[in-house]
Amino acid sequence: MSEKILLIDGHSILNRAFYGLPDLTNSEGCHTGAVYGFLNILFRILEEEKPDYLAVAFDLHGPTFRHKIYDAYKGTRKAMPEELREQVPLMKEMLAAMDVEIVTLEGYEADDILGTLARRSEARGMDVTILSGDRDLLQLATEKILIRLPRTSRGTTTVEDYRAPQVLEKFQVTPPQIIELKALMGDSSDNIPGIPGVGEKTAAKIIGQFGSIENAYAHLEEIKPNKARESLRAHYDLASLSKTLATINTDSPVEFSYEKARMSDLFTPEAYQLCQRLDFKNMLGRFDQEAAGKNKMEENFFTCQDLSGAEALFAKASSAPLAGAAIIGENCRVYGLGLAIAPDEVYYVPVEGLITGEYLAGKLQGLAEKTVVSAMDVKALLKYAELPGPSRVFDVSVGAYLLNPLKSSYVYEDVAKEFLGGILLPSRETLLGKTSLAKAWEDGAEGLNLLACYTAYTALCAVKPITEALKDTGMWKVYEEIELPLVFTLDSMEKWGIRVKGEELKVYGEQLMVRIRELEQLIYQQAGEEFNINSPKQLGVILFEKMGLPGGKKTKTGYSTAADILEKLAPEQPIIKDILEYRQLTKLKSTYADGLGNVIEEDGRIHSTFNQTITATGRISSTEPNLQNIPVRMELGRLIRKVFVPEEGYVFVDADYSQIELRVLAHMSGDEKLIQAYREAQDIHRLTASQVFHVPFDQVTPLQRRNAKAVNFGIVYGISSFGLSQDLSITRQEAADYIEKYFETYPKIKGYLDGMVQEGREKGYVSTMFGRRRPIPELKSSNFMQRSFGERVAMNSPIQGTAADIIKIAMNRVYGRMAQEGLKSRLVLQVHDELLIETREEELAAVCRILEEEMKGAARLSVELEVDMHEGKNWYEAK
DNA sequence: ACCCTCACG
DNA sequence: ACGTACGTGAGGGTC
Repeated sequence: MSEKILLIDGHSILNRAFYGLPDLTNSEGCHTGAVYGFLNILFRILEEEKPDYLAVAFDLHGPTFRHKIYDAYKGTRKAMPEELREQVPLMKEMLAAMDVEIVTLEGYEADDILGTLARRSEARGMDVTILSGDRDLLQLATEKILIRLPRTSRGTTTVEDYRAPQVLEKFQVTPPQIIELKALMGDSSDNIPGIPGVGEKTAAKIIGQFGSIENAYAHLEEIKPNKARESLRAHYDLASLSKTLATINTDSPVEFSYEKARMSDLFTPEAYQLCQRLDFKNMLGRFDQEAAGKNKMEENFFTCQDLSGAEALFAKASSAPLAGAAIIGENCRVYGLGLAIAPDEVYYVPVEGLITGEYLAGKLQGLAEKTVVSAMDVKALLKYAELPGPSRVFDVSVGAYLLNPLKSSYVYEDVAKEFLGGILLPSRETLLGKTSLAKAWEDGAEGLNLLACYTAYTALCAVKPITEALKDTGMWKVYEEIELPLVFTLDSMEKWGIRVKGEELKVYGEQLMVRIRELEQLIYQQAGEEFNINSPKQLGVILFEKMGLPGGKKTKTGYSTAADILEKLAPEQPIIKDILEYRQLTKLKSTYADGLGNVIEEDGRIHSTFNQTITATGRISSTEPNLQNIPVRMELGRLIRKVFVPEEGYVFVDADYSQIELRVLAHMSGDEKLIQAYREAQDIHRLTASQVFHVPFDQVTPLQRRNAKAVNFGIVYGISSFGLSQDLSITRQEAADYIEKYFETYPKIKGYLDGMVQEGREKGYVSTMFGRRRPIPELKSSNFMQRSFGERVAMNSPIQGTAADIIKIAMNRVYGRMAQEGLKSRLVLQVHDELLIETREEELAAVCRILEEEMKGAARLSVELEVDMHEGKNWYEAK
């Protein structure tokens, strides 16, 4: 079998990767998406090809021989966005780190290098594969030279393969004739002129007929479209020039050593370090741990399997100043404990014999009385061990989240990499694969031991750097006074859960089903056929093609059938009304009636998870199930709230902040007019309307009020005339006028919002009143859309985030007060500006007083924090 | 796995 | 010119 060489068009593949994939940035804000995509394509092709030699060709900056014969030639000098440009040196660095041969040649383009090396290799009897995104390379295809063109769309990369026969089949011309085609058609991106008036079709026809431009010119009179004939007659010189420009040089003086290009192990330590720096997590998985230089850490990991050993361990641990702990367990079952009492003294205590899960949890609890216990995820620990309180623990993931809330997870290997001097620890997946803990436990997997120790080690060692970073960034107070106590508050809410009447939920679902069936039939009748109404694709075909409704393409994949579009399109069409009702009902049925029914636990309650490290702004989120999006706006949906009930002897008290974000804005901007408005008015939107539109307060029309309300919302979201116009179904100009009037009315608001954007640009982040930060890398983007997004985020985040800070403070205080006063009532839900308390009947007055005092008093603003409270025997009534 | 749609603040 | 309001999570469809 002959040897094989893989030749890669560096810039072209990097380009493909850049445009085919979402951009990535690493923790330092470097753009890395294209490099990442390049590597993915590279590894995939290497796996398929298994070449003996590998080289990557790059263009140089200087002019090439093509510029000498044609001034206007663009070729390699195409405009490149900054985000891509900065990745070119990075890409070369990566290839160099992997010992991949990089080939460049002054005065020539990468194409010429590829062509030259391909022909040379072919002459040596090798099989050649060229990987490029550029179709021009097809001119090089032969029986032995394969051109592979990767195309990435929607995240998946497909590769088109061309040898000479495939070129012929696809384009009806031989590979060398590709040059003729291009010379006739021209190429705007390379600025190859071509023949005016000759496009793809005509060019293919001419070359198909005559074989070459020269021959076509020789038979000029036979050329069919008159226009093309005359154009070729007039521009023959141009065609010759174009042909020269389009021809890839296959005999350039490139120096190339096959020995240097011989495939070696790409997974070098240098490449590993670079992947680490660029946050290429998945890529790291490709490297075996040996290449990274296995650390000696595991020599400091010990296993403790008998009771006396465990006793001694906990005794020793309690005299340490700090301990890192990790309970290995899931679904209330404990398999073992990782305990780090010093960086070089890490223990794993598996559950075995006298050492039970309860024993370990109890010991850990006792340990926290004596020393500070640090964990990656304290709330997870609290599910097993009742730790004494915030002052006795450190939560690494919460700290890491505050330092960068944009990350998607805060697992130990990421934290170790970021805060422990770039060390690389094996991830849970590396240690255990995709198996569950239960399975690993059954199999007696060694990975559990290591998982426990690495987690505990990181929990211990990350305390110092994270504490320092929090202090350096002014976020220590947010951490210590808001987030850390909140861990306990949220844990309590999760443990209590909320009682849900499963039977009633079922009945509700069945009632929905009756109407859903009716609507189904109605819709099928009007459509004239049965189809899947839930499929936007099928629905689009029915509405816009079969029934001929007017409606342009709106989404990437086809017609938009979103409710607001359909409503604007044909509100009077009966089928539209039926579809919208159908959608509403199926949503209620699947997500709420069925969805909630499936997660009621044996105690008759739903225990949602409140996540503290998800949102970019500082809000909490709720999952499995999400209890922060239970319907309320539409009556039919709102009825679901009747199944959320307190236990016997209790009632619900629901307390929500009235327009907290707008009040925060009034305070933070210091706009006297808005502050004054809040001091006077119950109805802020009406007052806004009155001031903005210069009409007396009691003469504000409903439309004016509605508009003012939309502007108020828009301001908080980071106003744009487009967004407001969409919301109000008005023109952009009208929306812009509203905004202008608003800013005239409240002059400091504009200054404040502009100031936030400015600050974001200068510092790279914006902050809440309490110092919580949100980084905004998008503000530096050269892409208009991304930058605009960054600007809106800069305006919105301090407001949304400050409101989040305030209610978190209130939650902690309410939770603390209820415990302190020995109440049986408990906080069960938080919905961003609302708290729900399951209140012991006789404690009603006390709870209302606590809510009022602690929610209003959570922050001192220049406007009052107003709280609305309602009581009821279910959530529907209490709202 | 990703998109669309839609529920909430 | 670009083509969107800010922040979430879940379910169903599609590939």
